[in-house]
Amino acid sequence: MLNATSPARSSAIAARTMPKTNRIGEAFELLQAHLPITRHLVREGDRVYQVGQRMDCLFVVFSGSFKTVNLASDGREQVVGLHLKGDWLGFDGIAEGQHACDAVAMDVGEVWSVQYAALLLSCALQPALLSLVHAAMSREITRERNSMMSLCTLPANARVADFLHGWAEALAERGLRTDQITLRMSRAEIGNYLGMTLESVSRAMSQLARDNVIGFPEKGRRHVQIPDVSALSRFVQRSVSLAEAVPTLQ
Amino acid sequence: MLNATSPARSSAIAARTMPKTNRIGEAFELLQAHLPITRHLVREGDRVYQVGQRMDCLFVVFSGSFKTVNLASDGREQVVGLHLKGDWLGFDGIAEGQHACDAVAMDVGEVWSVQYAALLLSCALQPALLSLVHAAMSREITRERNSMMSLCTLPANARVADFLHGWAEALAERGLRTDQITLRMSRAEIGNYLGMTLESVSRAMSQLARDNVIGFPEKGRRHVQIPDVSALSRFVQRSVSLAEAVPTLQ
DNA sequence: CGCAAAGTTGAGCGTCCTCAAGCAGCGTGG
DNA sequence: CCACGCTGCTTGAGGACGCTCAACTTTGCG
Repeated sequence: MLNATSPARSSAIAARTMPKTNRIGEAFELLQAHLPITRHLVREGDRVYQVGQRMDCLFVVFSGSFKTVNLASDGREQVVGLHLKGDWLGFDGIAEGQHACDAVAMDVGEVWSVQYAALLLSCALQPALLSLVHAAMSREITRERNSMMSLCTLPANARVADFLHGWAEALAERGLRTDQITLRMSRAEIGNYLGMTLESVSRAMSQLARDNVIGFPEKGRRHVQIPDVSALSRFVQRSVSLAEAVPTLQ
Repeated sequence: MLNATSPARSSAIAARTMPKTNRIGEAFELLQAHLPITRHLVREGDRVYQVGQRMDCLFVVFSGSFKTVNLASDGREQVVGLHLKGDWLGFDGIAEGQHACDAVAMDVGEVWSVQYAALLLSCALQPALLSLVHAAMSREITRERNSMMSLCTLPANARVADFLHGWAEALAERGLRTDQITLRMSRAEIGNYLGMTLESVSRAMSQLARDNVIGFPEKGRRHVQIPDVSALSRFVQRSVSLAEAVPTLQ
């Protein structure tokens, strides 16, 4: 009954099987229908929240791109996540009641904030809302695991290829074009995220360009042309089988 | 009112400030009080669930230790998480409705399974239960981020030290002794988890033993003596500042 | 007791990091 | 308008850390 009258009629099951672009759109409708949300415009460098800050709100990316940055007590700093439209920010703060990382805008954009307390109350009344939040957390966990896997099993060149592939896929899920993407991160940030130096990132991208897996159409080296996204997967694939080829020859 | 009569009276706030050992104990009471749970005994190598399998249940570790293993389509395999008493298994499966990794027992132990559908219903009625689940997911996200950070910013020796430190801390949180721990993983598994070879793990542990940060009291090299857990942190610390020392001299 | 599996250790090598130099894009100011 | 400096990117040379391969030792189990 509640489902039938709500603007987003999708149950958890339906959400699973429908195109992801729709899923994200309906998520915003669902939020707007059942919660008091506040919209915040941000510019590059703006901090959505900082480590140690009290976790009162969760945030949902409406537009733009964001990074989450972990800070160790010894000063080590690491980009641990990238977030686009539909992604949530702040889950890390739930357990301890305060944020465990910084969330920083990499671009102009908009985030919606929702009071966590209010969200919990609404979730109790709105199963679809609860499913939405759980799915977002679940996706976050899965994505981080895939990042770990990339870090642990791929050589530097393939890691960059996998990164670009992931970014293109994320854009595709949101109905954006993937043949021509603009990186909002410097080589140093990409390297930090991928566990390598900025020089290695640069060399990897030069290599990918030499192999015609990507291209640099304009002057700015942050504009990357990806004629065929699957070519990036194949590049990763090749690196893996190449590494395994030597042992099997023995 | 409901809270007052439930066996676990802890609100989310209270759970945050109380000792973690209690927190875990009360979590099981809360589960048992409000949900139909099934207890499963497992032995080493038993699979709690497998990738691709339908996600009907979530699982909570009651005893023993478990690993989650990611499988890529190209055959790459990677241990992406370790789980002890109180940890949940299966969050990765919520978004897509099917499990995204394998969960494998590394030891004799016990897991409790709960129907995810039933859990959702109970969460709507029991705020404390909802908080419990969210806190567990949040902790999972935070832990994985810390793993990523370790992978990206630490050299091999320090990564092993950090791994042992994390394991000891996890035991301490559960009220277990940390001066004498038994690794339930082979060097190869540890290496896979930490993104290095089994030889490098072996060398790192030998190095730690040479520095008297750990010891091997018995014959079996899986029994590790940790006279002072903070010495492991200090070893990590030293590796970080050592790496930074050279650049600052320039 | 003997075999298989796991762990240790060493030597050589490759990938990636460090350091350095040069280049490209871009805003500022003479 | 272009010189100027600044920041970010690229490329190269050399070196170090960790991987590969191999031999050996230890442990656990039938």
